[in-house]
Order: sequence, then structure tokens, then C-alpha cells
Amino acid sequence: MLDVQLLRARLDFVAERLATRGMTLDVTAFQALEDERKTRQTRTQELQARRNALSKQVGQLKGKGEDASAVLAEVAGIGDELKANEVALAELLEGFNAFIAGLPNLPHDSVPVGRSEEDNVEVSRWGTPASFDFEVRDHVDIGTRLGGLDFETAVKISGARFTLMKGGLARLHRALAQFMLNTHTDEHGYTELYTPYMVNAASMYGTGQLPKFEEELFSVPKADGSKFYLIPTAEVPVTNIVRDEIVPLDSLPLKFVCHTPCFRSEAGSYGKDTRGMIRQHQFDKVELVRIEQPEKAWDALEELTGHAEAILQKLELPYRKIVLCTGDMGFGAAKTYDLEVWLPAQNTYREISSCSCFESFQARRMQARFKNAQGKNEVLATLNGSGLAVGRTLVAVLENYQQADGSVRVPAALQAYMGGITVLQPAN
RNA sequence: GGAAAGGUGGCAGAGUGGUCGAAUGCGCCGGACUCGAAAUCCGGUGUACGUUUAGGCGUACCGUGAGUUCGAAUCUCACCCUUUCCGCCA
Repeated sequence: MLDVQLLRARLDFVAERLATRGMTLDVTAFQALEDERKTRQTRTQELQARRNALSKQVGQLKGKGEDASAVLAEVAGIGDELKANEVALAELLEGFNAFIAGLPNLPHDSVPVGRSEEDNVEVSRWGTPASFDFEVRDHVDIGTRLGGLDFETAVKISGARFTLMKGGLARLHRALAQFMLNTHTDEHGYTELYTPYMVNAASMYGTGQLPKFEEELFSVPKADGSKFYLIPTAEVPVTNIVRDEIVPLDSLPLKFVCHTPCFRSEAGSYGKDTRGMIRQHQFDKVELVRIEQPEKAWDALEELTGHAEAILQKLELPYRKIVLCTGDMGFGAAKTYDLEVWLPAQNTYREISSCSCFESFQARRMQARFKNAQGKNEVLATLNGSGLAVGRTLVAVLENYQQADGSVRVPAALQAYMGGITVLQPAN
């Protein structure tokens, strides 16, 4: 969430920055709410201080065996007003906090202003899309002919937006994840993690999925009436490692890589990407997460994005890097780069990684702090990015490495993970 | 799943209704002593929020929530979690 102090001190500035995201902040309403909060809180604390002082007197008098009835009478007179103020303040603060928790992050100055994905800006391209001297097939056709992709059975087992992979294809999928993990740990210095796939509401709140985006999550009810949420990305369990922590300066930065399944309801995307495994309820992703000092966060975003790009380069998959405009960014992001991989069958670039800097937006909600050089507690900065989405990378490999006879070459970087298989051959 | 014990500051650990935000020890920071270090001694050392030009002042927090009371770490209720033993289990 945003810094309350910033809201109080520079309300107009905040409103202006939020406006670039297409978000109207009702400055007058906020100011009114804030004024009321201030009066109410001051009054409540005054009354509490008075009550505490008088109660202390009662103790002293009784200790000396003196009569305390006069003081008791006075403190009794405070009771009703105090109670009323406490209740009113609690309600007010609840509303106030809910309001602030509902505000998205402010975009960084370098983020292009725009309304939708139409206004995103391409930063760079890498690689040249191959030209095929035959009619390219999409990954569904390729995978089916390889006998490795079976959507019909997945539908029988679960329903739409699930995939069943078999044989060499399942292995290729596993190889991709292994390759990504090894690269990030061995070459980029990230620490590998294994985390829970179901988390509590506090964790979802910490990274910003709650309270606003509950409908995008799957959940599992518990006997006590609460629920577990299935993680929509490893960002959630990994970033929440530092929730309510004060980490020492010399342990920073924390660089984590984590391979997990991700579960998304995809509510609101009905009819979108219904064919194939582009948009699934369950998909694997290798996620990079960094916990940084705020002043190093922006360099870290460039570096992290580079680490995700390295995977695409090693796989020799053409891609482009774009910067999301203000209107297309996620709720908590201050800046986001998307990496889009070339998909020949769609004749276009499709998102395969999203790398974001959240500044202190998530850390503030999570009370994730570090001891700075002056020994003061300071809120951390968090970043994350896909490195990469495994399912979509598989799609990209199938489509970019396809051959006229329906076979698919195994990228050189993956061959060591494939037990010597260099080509996936179609089934008969 | 059954039984028992227990959740207090960075850690250990006192505290069973009133100057308790909390003894003491350890750790950490500063200082003294020392050529330097160790030992010793002295002082300091939680978090969040509000308010204040400043120094400060105030409020809340002893697992969580509710309750009793003028006053709760301490009493009551509910819940959560941890540990140990037993059972079951990949």
C-alpha cells in the first residue's frame, strides 16, 4: 500500500500520479475522512490518558488505605464518552485502511502514460523469427501429433483450461523447469526454494492479491471456517518470507528462485485463449523474487529482467521486451517489463514473463523491514519476475523448433536434460 | 486423531489485579580502564501510531479475538499456534 504520510503530505501529487493509471482519487472525500480521523483519534487518546492517570491515582490511594471514591466518580464520568470514541475511531480506521489498501501503487516516472496495452512501449527485440518453408502448426497440433498433449482427457479429468502431458513432452516440460532453476541458481546467484502451494489470507493480503482480487483465486475451505488460498504465483509464498520481519542489512539482497504450479481462476477471461495451453487454471512457473534496499531496487529490476531474458536467449527463442504503460500495470507495480516470445503460429509475440518492481508497496503492507546503516528500521523493496512461465515456454519451443515432418528439435540447452533425445518424433 | 505442557522484548526467563512496557541474565551499541585486547565497571538498547518548530508528550501492543474491572501480562470465555508422548501415514 501507499505510504499514509505521503497521502497526507502530498495528496494532490498522489491523485495526479494515480490519474495516469485511470484512477480517480476523491481528494475532498479523503481530506474529510482524514480530518475526522485526526479529531477523533486525538480526542480518544486524550480520554485514555485521563483514564490511565486517574486509575493510577486509585491504585495509589487504595495502597495508602485512603478513600478513592471521588476519583472513581470522576473516571466513571469518562466511561461513556471514551467508549463511544473508541468504537467510532475503530470504525473510522477500518474504513480508512480499507480505502488505502484499495489504492494501487504510483507508477515510476519512467513509465509511459497510457490507457491500455495498446499504449505499451517496445524497448528492444532479440533474435530473428525463423522463416518456415512449410505451413506452421500451432502447439496444439504439434503436441497432439507428438502424442504428448491431450486436452480431451484433461477435460474429462478436470475440465476446461487444464492440460495432460505425456512422454517426451512431459519430459521436455520438466527439462525446461530444471534448466531454468539451474541457470538461475548456478549462474545468477539465486537461492532455490520449495514453498507451500496453499497460503493463508494474510499472505495474499501482503502481496496485494487480497482484498481486491479474490475472484481470481482458488481457495480450499478449512474446518474452522477459514480457508487456504492456492497460490496464483510463487511470488506470494516467497515474498511473504519477509513479512513481519526486520532483516539485517548485510543479508541483503535476498535473491530467491522458486518453481511452483500456479493456480488461477481466470475469471473474466472467458473465451480468451481457449485453445491450447496458453491460459490455464494450473501452470508451472519458475519465479524470481528479490528483496532489496529501496535505493537499489531500480538497478535490481534491470538485472532481474536480464536474468529472465537469459533463459530465452539460451533457448534461442526470439522475443521482445516491452514496458507496460501506466494503465496496463498490475495493482502493486511501480514499473513492469513484459517479455514476449515469438509464436510463429500466432504470428505475434506473446507474454512469457512479467518483471516488476513494487518499491515498498508490498513491503509496507507486509511490515517487511531492514535495519539501515543508521540502525533505523526501514521498509524494504520487493521485486519479482517470471523466469519463465514453463508452460508457455514449452509452447514457444514446440512452435519455434517444429519441422515439416511434425517432429520438434530439442533446443541445445535442453538436450542434457533430455537423456540424449535431440528430436521429438511424431507418434504413428 | 488421543493425552499433556506451554505461548512475555533479539534470545533465555521472572512476573497471578494497581507507579509493569515489564525484573534478571545473555546478546548488541556507546563509554571508562588498557599500548591494544580480554576480563571488569558505567550507561544505553522493542514495535507501531498520534501529536509537536524543537526537546518532548501521549496512545496501543505480553499468541489472537471478545469479556469482567476505575485499572488486565495477570481473572473469564472462545480461537490459533508450538512442543512432547501415543496412534495413523507419503
